[in-house]
Amino acid sequence: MARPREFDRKEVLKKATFAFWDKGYEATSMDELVTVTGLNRGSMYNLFGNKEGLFLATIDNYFDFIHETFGAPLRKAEGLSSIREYFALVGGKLCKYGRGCFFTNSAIETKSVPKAVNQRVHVYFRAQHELFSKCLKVAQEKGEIPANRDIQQISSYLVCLTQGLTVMSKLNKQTKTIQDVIDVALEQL
Amino acid sequence: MARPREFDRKEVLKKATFAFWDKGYEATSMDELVTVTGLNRGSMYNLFGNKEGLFLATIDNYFDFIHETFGAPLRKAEGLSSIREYFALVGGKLCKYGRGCFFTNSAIETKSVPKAVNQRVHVYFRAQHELFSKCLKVAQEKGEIPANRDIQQISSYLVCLTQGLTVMSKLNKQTKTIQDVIDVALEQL
DNA sequence: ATAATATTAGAATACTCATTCTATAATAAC
DNA sequence: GTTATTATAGAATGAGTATTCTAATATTAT
Repeated sequence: MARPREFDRKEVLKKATFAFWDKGYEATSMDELVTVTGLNRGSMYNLFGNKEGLFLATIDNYFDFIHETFGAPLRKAEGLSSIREYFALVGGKLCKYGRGCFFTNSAIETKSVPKAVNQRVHVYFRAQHELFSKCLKVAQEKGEIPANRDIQQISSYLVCLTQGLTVMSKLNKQTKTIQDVIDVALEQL
Repeated sequence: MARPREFDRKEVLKKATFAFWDKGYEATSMDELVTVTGLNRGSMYNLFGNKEGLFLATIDNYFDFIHETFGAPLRKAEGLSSIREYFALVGGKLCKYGRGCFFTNSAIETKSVPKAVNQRVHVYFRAQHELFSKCLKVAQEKGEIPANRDIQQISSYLVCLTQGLTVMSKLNKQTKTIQDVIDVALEQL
């Protein structure tokens, strides 16, 4: 039998995710990733194949993180309160970490990023749209929003709002500004 | 006397701007820039110093373009109609070109981009905020929006909306979606 | 202990990058 | 035409890149 691993895949992935999230695909070198993960170069290539494979793994890792953390309130689908809860959560985390959203960053870097990444980014944004729709449908049933409003349209609007917030959080670190925007944006629902 | 230049600085800059706008600072190589501009490598370095200098020049060039094209309706400051006109223009151009906004892209790439660029990005977003404020003030005087509404807050919201739209336009090429979002977003004003 | 396998540290490779250099060609005032 | 200046084409440089390779070390079932 063989010598067991000295590292935890989850931990390695977490560190690599932060690196890519921060600087993007192109600007993050393998040397850097080897350093921040503390992992051996050989083990790195054994585990993930190459830089593209590692990036994909971090994207998947990030998806799971988003799903758990931010998906939770939306999956409850209790109407407008779920949406408000979601944005309170997003606003808080964005200000706290100041890294923006890894998916948004990758959407902007779309031309340099591995092709498979673009697909996942699309899947993510469609999933988010779907979650918003479900919440809005419940809100409509509850009479929280008028029956004649177009749910698909509002969902797109909320997706746009999320993107806008992630970009803003990279520019303006003030919690108040982010909170202001969320307040105005959700006023009309 | 010396041999005159065979190229037009404005034209060169325009081509380089599109290249950087498309792929970002890090992922665009000087070889590529030499090819797309058609300019000689030596002349390139003569004119702009280095890659950073060239990037800065394209950012300035882009600023002028934005100022002329999109600033126009906002500078009229005729109230809500100016803001509506602005977003109609932005929505149209975003869908047409599918490149997003060079400033937004650079804001996301903030860690790899030359330092001076970040300053300019900030200046741009502050200027945009200011233009929105002026329009909203006029709108308030005209009675188009309630007197008790916080103009700074709404301006931040509109900046956020613009950012969100530029990200969305890179993902969803459908004109209808962008138009839908604008409609919902401006409904409440 | 030995054999089989995995991990490790880091050298080696091949390539791309930004930048500089060199030699040649073009221009225009004299 | 000569001279001074600049543009041009592309080779040369040196650093950085992703990836592979090598040799040594560690682990565990036998």
